Amino acid sequence: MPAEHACPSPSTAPPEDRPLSGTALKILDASKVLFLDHGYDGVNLDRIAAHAGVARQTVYNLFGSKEAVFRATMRHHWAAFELQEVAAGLNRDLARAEADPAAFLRRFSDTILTFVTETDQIAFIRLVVAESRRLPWIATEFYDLGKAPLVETFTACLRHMTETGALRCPDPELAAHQFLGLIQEFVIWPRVMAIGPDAMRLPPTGVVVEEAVAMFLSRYAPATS
Amino acid sequence: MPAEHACPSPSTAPPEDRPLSGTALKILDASKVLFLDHGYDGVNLDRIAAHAGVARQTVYNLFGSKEAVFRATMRHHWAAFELQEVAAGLNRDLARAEADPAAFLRRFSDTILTFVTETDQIAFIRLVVAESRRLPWIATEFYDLGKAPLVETFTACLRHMTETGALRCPDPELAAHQFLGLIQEFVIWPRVMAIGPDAMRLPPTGVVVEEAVAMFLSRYAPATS
DNA sequence: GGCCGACTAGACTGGACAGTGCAGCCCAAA
DNA sequence: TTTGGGCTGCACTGTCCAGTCTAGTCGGCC
Repeated sequence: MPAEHACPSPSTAPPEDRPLSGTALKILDASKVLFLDHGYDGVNLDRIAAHAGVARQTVYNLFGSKEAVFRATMRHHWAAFELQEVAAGLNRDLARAEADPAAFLRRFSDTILTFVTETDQIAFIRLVVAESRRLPWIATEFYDLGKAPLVETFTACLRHMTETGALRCPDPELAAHQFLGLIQEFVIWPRVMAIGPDAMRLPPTGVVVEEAVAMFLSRYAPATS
Repeated sequence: MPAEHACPSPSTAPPEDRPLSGTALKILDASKVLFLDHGYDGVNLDRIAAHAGVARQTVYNLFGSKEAVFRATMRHHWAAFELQEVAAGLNRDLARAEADPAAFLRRFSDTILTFVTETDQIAFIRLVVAESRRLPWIATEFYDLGKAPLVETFTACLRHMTETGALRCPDPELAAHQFLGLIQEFVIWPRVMAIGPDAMRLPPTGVVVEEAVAMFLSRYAPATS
């Protein structure tokens, strides 16, 4: 780490947004797999280069340092999120949601559940937790690019449903986090902690979602029902 | 790691349960602080020895390897939990709880909240997440010695309150996890992820607990109230 | 005094790994 | 055909660190 304290690094600045050559993409794909599987310290640039089918020197030519590769890998991953699409999907559901909040909550659960599994979120969360002390920007970016938009969209939906009378949430943001907590306690954190589902016999996901919806609505469904 | 695959290491076996000399305790205290602050890879035995005011060779004499020091540190930490005391406290509350489930839930929340802050659980969870891939025993032990007893005691309380009619939980274990999820989403995970409370403006803990209690009871309070 | 066990101090080995330098190769464009 | 850029392969440096070895100190105990 030559320039550790040389550059202030504004923590959210996008210093490198070149188009990314094909070779660079090969490297990022390889490093994503390896970093997710083994963590930052568990991977060296020899392995990344070999896995990408590229000379190690090329990695240095394109990225300059191991940390830069790691950073680029994270950005590249997050850039592929297409959270707008998720948000659009949620908003599209909103019309029907006013008639049936339970169905909306179920659909939202499905959305985040597939998002989590399809984008390796478990491994990414593990990486964020493991490296956030050394590389503080990683936690900030993860939150800003990953979780915050999801929570905000969901909050907006809850607020809208409250305004139309389908729900009664005095504090939609708190309610959003509560609902997420009801799901994640069963689905995310045991996996992040690598506690086998065998150790803590968990109910199937369908039950978790149904129970979360039931609890949420028993608190926030409008009184007149 | 000389004997990596030599010994099957039954993953929960307690290989070393000597009384622990004063020097060993000094080393464990030092290594606990350092491992919590910097992670496994972020600490070398020179630092541990220096911090303990002891020669590096002494560390090897007493523990044999870095991983053994780490393991002993974890065990020593977990052995100090005195979870029985917590459980006893909960059970003592149970008599009053039948009259006032809300008060019981508040007291339970306080218990786990002080437990979490007083025993550095945040840093420990981070360590577990970071190292659980390399050292799988760490997750198992953390769960068996830390979380499982708490969940079981809480579950037993909920079941008992259901039997006496103070509550109506068809599945007390699921309900216990739900309540924990409602609290931890706000109090534990943001800190584990090192997302500053500034980034995701969180409600104060008191509000979190009150809202969790309210939601829990609106779902599980007996119908006749 | 002599023995012993706990601890110390420091040198040393061996391996892993980030990062650099450089000569050369391939290929496309001029 | 020449030139230049992207890539390769390899050798090399410097550093960090786990783990070992050894000679020596200190205090208690017989």
